[in-house]
Parts: sequence; C-alpha cells; structure tokens
Amino acid sequence: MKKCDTIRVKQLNDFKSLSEAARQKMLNASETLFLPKGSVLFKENQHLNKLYCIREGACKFSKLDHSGQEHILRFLGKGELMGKRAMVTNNGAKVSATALTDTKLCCFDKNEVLENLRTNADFCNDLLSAFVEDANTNEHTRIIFCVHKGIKQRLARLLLYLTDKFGQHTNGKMRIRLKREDMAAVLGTSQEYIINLLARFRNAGFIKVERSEIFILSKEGLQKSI
Amino acid sequence: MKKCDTIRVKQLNDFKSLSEAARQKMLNASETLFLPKGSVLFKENQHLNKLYCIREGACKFSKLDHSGQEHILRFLGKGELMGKRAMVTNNGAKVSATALTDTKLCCFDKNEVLENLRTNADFCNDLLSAFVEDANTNEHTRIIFCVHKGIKQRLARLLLYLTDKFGQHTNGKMRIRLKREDMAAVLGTSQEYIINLLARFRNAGFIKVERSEIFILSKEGLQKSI
DNA sequence: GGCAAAATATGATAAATGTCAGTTTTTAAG
DNA sequence: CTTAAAAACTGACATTTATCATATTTTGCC
Repeated sequence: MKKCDTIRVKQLNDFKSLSEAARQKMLNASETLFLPKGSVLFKENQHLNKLYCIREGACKFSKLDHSGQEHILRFLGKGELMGKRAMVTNNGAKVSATALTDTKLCCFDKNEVLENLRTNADFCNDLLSAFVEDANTNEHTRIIFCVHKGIKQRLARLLLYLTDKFGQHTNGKMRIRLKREDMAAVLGTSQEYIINLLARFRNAGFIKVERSEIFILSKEGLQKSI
Repeated sequence: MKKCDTIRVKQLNDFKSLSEAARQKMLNASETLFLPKGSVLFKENQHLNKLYCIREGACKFSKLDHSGQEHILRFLGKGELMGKRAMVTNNGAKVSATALTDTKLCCFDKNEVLENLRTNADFCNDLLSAFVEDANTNEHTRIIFCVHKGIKQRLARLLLYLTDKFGQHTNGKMRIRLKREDMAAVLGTSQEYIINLLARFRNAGFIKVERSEIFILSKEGLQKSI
C-alpha cells in the first residue's frame, strides 16, 4: 500500500513530460503491489481502475480462445506498463495478465493519468508513442513467432528472445525459466512437441536442461537453427 | 490532386472532435489519390508526410522477413487509415502498403494533423482510441490466423473473414478475390497447400472456384471446418 | 524426509504440411 | 485474336507436427 517513490516507466519516458508538481501528485497517489509467481493481476474483460508498471519481475499477457486454450501474446518486464488500453477506452481488459515470477508493481490511479492526458499534449504524445512501440513490437513478434517458420525455428527464436529479455548471467551462461506448457502457448503447439524439440536442441549441444532450468550453451547453434 | 470534400474516417470519428474551422482547413489541404491495383503506396522504412484514408477499394499491410518472404499483417478497407504510426513517431513506415484492388485515397497533410493533436485533447483521444482498436483487432487476428489452429482451419477463417470484410453480394452468394500466394502470405504456408485445401473445400461443396474468383456456397460448412 | 500433484520425458503412430517437378488455365499486353 | 507471362493446379513424396499412452522426475507441502 506504500506509495512508489521512484519509478522507472520505460514507455512514458519516466513521466518526464509532466510538470514536477503533476509528477509528484501522481507518485503520491501511487501504490506498490506484490504479485506472487503464478497469480493473476487481471483477467480478460475485467474493468481496471489502475495503470500498472512493473518494478521487478516478469508477467505475461494471454488470451483464451473459444475452445479454452491459452495463447500467450507477450512477455513484460521491468519498466513496462500494463492496462494502457483499458485506461484509454474505459472498456474491460482484452487480455489476462499473470505473474511469471514474483513481481512488484507500481499502481497509478487511472483518473490521475487521464487528467494529465487531457491537460498535457506532450504527455499525450508519449502515450501515443507507447502505443506505436507496442504495435511495432507485436508485429515483429508475430512474424518471428507465428508465421513462415516451423515450430522448431520458432522455439529457437523464443529461447534466444527470452534469454535476451529475462536471462540472468550465471557463470557465463544465460538462464531462462518458463514452463514447457507456456512455450507451447506462445508458439501454438503442444507441450509434448516442445519437449521433443528441446531434447533435440539438448542433443545438439545447444542447451542444457537441469531441473526446470534451461541454460543456453550455444546461441550460435540456435541462430543457425532458424 | 483535387481536395477531398467529404470523407468518412472511421477511426478518427470523422474528425468530429475538431472545430468546424479546423476540419475545413484539413479538408482544404487534402488531396485525392488514385492507386491502381497492385501498386505500392509506401514501403517499409519509407518516410511519410501524409496520413492516408481509403475512400474506395482495399489495401494490404505487409512486411518482408529477413529471408525476403512476404507476410501479410492486415487488410484495410473503406474508411480505414494508413500511416498513423509514422505520423506519431516521425520514423519511417514499419510496413508496406499495397493496393489489392483499384483504390481511391484521401491524403491529409501530416503536419496539419499533428498540429490538431497538439491543440485538441479530444482529437488526441480519438487517435489513442484508434491505436487501441488496432491493437485489439491485431491480437484477435493473431489468435485466429496464427496459432493453435492448423492451416486448414485458418484458411476457413480467412475465407469467412474476407467475405465478411470485402465480399459483394452476387445472386445470394458472397464473392472474394485474393491470390493464392497472398492467402499463403497471411497464413504462413505455401501457395500449393492453399490450393490443395481450396480443392478440398471445393470437393466438400463449401466453395465454388470460377477463374480466380471464389464463391462461398456454405458458410456453415466452413464454420464447421474450424 | 516422504508424499501427492504437477511437470517433464519418451517413443510409437497418425495426420498435417512442405516441397518439387511438371501441366493447365487465366490474365494482361500488343 | 494472339501470345507470353503469371497464376492456378496436380500428384508424389519427404518432413514436420500432433496425439496418445505411459514412465520418470521435480516441486510444493506436511
């Protein structure tokens, strides 16, 4: 419930386009929230009255199709916002947001942000830019993960992507952690096939699997699989 | 080169949030443009100084991946805008825009629109809403066309989608027209497999193929294929 | 540490999709 | 109307991916 004193908001340029007074007012009205691994921040169609920013940890955006299967649309990390769209349209969320790891959030009051949008054209432009950035990223992601490549190629990309975005250095190797089921939900395949492919990458010496952790041994090998 | 007197701009609420003076000024500075079938309006990375709106016809947004293969991201019809993102960021376009049929466009001066964004919070909000709408549509499309369903199911969806968006009534049946290669570029498969699947739909009595025109005979049949 | 549940793994088989080589039809230009 | 180029089509065959049944390992909890 404590307010967020400092906060890195990548997409809104750290609120730099707000006046110092407006910025302080927003931070004073903010709250921190702890989201344990696996918990759901919001679900599809849920009405939101906050704008969330990740301080620490990682989340996923996902949707269920009409047959109930999950499709992961996007991964979010430190400094990224959640709830932008619902804020603008005042409709319910179009995706569900779930914590992939223990996550700390900063929650801003929606109306506070909207008020700043109404009165500050520069701030409004920052938000427009954020939407453009999202759109570009999503399109790029779609090409990488969804089309014109087989599942094997997509998985190699996913491993490289996750390493890049969430990996931690551990004695020279990079580490990622994501359930096979989640990988399948990103790429649009079955868990079993993901496991099959991981085994092939392992046999090829590209990765090492230890418990549920995956170590990337050869970025080059994965690159060449694409 | 003639200005656009009236124009339906679906996404920006027909410019209704502008003052009548600002609206007239924008229309006076506008130009009409004819884009024959197959011609390219702009390419990836190209710098734009116009915002385009489709008056008549249909276009596609596409990207090339690093191996040079085309990926179609979106179809656009009457009243839809092209060039929104490049306008906001002042970067080059991230997609190519190509006419699928003979198309008439209305071209607005980018700076004129930007000026209105700076001075009119309601108009800015309309543009924010447009980006939200795009994002929602794209996500939905991605689930429909890119994942968790086989190519056959995706093709059935694509036919229904195209019929819905661009179909014309012809003695009770709906008509669509799109190259097999383009269908493949939407769904992420090969032209040959599209042809194979179309033949199966034809044999099942769901569609009729006459020259390069496809008639939907049974929406229900296609629905059930999904 | 021990237990139950969840997650991971394996292999066999079936189905879907990709690829190639070659033919026919359609389109567009003269 | 003729003709060349583009698009559509076909079938055979290779490869990828899905599915199922079952076994093993890991995780979380007491």
